[in-house]
Amino acid sequence: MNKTLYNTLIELSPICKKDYLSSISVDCVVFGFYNDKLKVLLIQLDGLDAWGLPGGYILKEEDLNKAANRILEERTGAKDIFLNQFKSFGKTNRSENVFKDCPDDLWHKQRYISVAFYALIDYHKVTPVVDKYSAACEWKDVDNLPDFMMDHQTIFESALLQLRKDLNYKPVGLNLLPEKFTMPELQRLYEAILNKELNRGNFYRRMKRYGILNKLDETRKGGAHKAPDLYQFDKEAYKCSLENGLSEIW
Amino acid sequence: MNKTLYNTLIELSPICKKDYLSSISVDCVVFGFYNDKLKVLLIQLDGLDAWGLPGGYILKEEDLNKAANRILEERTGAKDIFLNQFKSFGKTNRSENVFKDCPDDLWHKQRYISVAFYALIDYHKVTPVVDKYSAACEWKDVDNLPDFMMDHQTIFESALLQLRKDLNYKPVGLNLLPEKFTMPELQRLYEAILNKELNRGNFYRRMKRYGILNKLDETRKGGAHKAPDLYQFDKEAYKCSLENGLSEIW
DNA sequence: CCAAAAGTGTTGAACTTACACCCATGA
DNA sequence: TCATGGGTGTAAGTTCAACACTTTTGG
Repeated sequence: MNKTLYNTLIELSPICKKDYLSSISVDCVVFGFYNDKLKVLLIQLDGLDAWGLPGGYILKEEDLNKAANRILEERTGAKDIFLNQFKSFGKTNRSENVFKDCPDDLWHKQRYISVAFYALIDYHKVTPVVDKYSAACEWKDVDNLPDFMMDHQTIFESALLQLRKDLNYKPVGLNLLPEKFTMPELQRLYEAILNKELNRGNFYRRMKRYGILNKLDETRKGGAHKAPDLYQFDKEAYKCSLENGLSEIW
Repeated sequence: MNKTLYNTLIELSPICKKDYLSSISVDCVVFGFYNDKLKVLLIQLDGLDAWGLPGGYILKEEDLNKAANRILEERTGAKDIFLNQFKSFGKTNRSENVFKDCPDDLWHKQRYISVAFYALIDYHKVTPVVDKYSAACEWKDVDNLPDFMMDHQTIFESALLQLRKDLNYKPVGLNLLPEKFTMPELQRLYEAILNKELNRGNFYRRMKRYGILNKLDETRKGGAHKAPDLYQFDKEAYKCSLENGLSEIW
């Protein structure tokens, strides 16, 4: 840890102690989609090599979900992000050595239970914000990730697994794709999330069966080949299938 | 609130403050199965009408999962319970008026973020324990529940929904049924969880296809009709399907 | 016209659903 | 023996994976 971060921590510690709930934090795994790649928004603390998930603390009079939204808005500039709380992490040793050189009464050095959210957000609507603690805030490819600090690798992997599981019964795409998109683009999003190739014909049929897509009278011109049809999500049907699920067995 | 509970709270407050993490609690939705009914273990605080979920706090040097296990063991006498952390609850107003007559610095009156677990446990292995705070600890039918305190109704419903969702890709039964059981018994467990009737033949085939059952050379004698075959779970296959899931779409 | 990608059709296997049928048992 | 519940069979419809075929586009 370098001196800048150390001084920032010492300076902010009493303020945090006053404003925030102790022992509890929020971490966000922010997914985006760009250039056929699934991305995740990571930050780098000043003077540390390892990267971490954007996170923060909960104000003493603030709802948990509100806190997650606020933290993400501060970090991305985007409002009303799709957020899904998926698990809390509370091993005693999870923060390990990051603050080992700091005084024991430093706010940030205490033990935290972290409530983790994953977020789906349009890559183009995000302006990564570098805050007081951090030296960088960048999108990273999920298949080419840097070293993580603390247990953030575990949290990230848990988020990706949860997202993949959610694909089984929730629609995904409204928050990750632009307004208009083609079937092949949607398919590549699914392939990026699942990290495996899907059969084109079967994917088309399944998506159509879900009934959440409106085919537009336009095609995506400009490619070197046949112009694919453009689609939009049917907002109502999408919302309905988000709430009621796409395929239950029982 | 009656005087007994009030005095207990005042007495325990400083001890809690010393031993536990502040602002964070654990609540458990404990499911059991008895007499073809899905049950949930509830407690009643001394002098209150409404019922609540068994819960507790996290020791300052205790892992989150350990805490949940400890809390349940204290309450049920059972060890190594199947626990599934499914969500955390953190609305600012969630504890509402329960402690409104108590001093503001009472440990129990502070605002909590509660990490909720659901537990599946053999009804016969539980001995409900009434602790210092509570007047009662009893199994209740999930289709005939009393009034809940705080947001525990929400937490309970969320747990049941999660359990139903988990039925889609996890086996259930090892923790809720006795060692040996019949197909109709297993089916009635599923029906109790889902609160809907299932087709017998199709249920049989699905369970067999999962490959987690061993058919025994015994039948359940004593009923008024044809003696049904007895089954056991194949522990290895069960564990494997718990980890890898039973049916993924993609 | 050609290559390549988009869109659609086909086919057999697997699974679901909804029944029907037979079997075993105690009353 | 008979009512009842347990176990299995079957036929129609649906979904699936895999693959082939047709269409559309820019070069």
